[in-house]
Amino acid sequence: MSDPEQKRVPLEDLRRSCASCSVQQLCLPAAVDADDLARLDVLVRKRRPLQRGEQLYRQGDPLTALYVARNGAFKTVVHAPDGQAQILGFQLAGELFGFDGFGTGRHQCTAEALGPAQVCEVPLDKLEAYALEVPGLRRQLIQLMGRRMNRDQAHVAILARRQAAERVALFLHGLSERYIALGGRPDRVDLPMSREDMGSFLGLAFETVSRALGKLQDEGLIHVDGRRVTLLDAQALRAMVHPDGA
Amino acid sequence: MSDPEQKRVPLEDLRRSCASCSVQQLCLPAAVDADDLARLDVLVRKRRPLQRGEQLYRQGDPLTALYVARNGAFKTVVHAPDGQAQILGFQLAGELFGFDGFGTGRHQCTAEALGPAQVCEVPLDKLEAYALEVPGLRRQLIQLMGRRMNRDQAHVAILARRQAAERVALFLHGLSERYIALGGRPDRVDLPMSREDMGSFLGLAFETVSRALGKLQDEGLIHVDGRRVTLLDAQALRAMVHPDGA
DNA sequence: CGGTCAGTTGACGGAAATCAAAAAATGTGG
DNA sequence: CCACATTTTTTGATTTCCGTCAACTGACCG
Repeated sequence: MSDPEQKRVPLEDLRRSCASCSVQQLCLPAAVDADDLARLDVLVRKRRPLQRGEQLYRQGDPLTALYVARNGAFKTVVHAPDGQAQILGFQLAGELFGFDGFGTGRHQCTAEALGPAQVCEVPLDKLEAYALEVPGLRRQLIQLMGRRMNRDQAHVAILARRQAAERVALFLHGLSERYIALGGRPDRVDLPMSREDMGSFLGLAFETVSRALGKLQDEGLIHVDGRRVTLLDAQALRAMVHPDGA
Repeated sequence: MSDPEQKRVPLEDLRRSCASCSVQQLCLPAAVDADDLARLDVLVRKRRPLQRGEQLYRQGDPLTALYVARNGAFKTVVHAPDGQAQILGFQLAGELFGFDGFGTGRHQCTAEALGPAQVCEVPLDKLEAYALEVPGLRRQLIQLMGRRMNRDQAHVAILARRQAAERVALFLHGLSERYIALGGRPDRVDLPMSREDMGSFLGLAFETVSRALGKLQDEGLIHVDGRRVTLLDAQALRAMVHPDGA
């Protein structure tokens, strides 16, 4: 896992880590040719590891970079003035995030590590400079934001459901698809967040989340073992998500 | 700013209409200097009027343009395979929309006129060509998408509320702010959509929307007259939205 | 071995969905 | 302009589901 001969040249490490990063196709260089890709590493800065509960950026912070979850997962939270928090999203290992704040220049939410984590950081000023050389980069950024918007829309579609079990099923289904896209097993969903976090995301009390998971298990759709969920009947789960079978 | 000698060149009409369009600051040219602004009109194409219920684009259609509601309002809807529809947003007169579909190249939802309406259309291919001349345009587009994402996040924050009256209050508050931004009266909120549409957007049964409006009226916060709502106590409404008074 | 935290399960009350019907608004054709 | 049909909105009665309160279990950690 290391280049023993190199005398601690950070650039080398970065390049290697970026090449092995599962995000590479999701990440910026998707529309950039291989030659450009080779130069992209210089943009990325490895960041110190984060502990569970540590915040990567806070609501109100100026937007200075985008982030890729390298290991571990994150949640993005909006804190209302009265102290109550609303979770807007979860970022899995391999996903790019930090787009909130492009509207105002300041982050609209706080990003917090759900467990031990590492992030790669893409400073925006370097990205900006790089965009002058690589015309396709901004277009690629727009596409990535478009995907992120679609995910937010899916979140809305979940929250508008009235049955708790439906919301949970939709949530698991969405997580499963993301894990698959990141190279995971199609039937395995590991939940990096607590029941309480799920509840906040889904607009449910955490007890209701627990009960809904139990109900889905009783129906034979999933198997629940703490934060390890197995999809037993992805077909039926999908049917629950898309009742018409499309 | 104009070429008066040109004989009925549609360009003239377009320029005039674009100059009077209330979107101009929201719209693309915000980060573009005045000189560039003058050339922007050529991008915009006036579209035929739409009738109530008529669809501007449909889920699955290739993304070919962005739109500005000129008169009237629109709703964007996701149709689930089982036929049940979820409203993702409302577009008021003067607002730019159509960003869904930047992720996949196809619209993720259907845009439908809530009443008689007119739209200006910004073809993407022209926008693309224009972006080569005006470097700031893509950045501006990113910023606009960022704002749109923030609005979606506000939608999530609404849906996560558990009291129906709170959701409705937040909805009215948000609409009011948008009307103010577009130059409307601060205390007047005209609802271009039915109770059923509101219900879909808010994740509530339409009867519940009706009752919640009645409750807010009984509490003296608003006055309801069909689709014409007057904010009687914007202070209290704001307090309901931001319980801590921030 | 206590102590905290995360998760499950049970009981209960309340808020919203649902079912139902009336009233108001809107549109249509004569 | 009116009469009629249709849609929209309101209001009422009932039921269902979820939030809340509470007790309990198990895991992790000092």
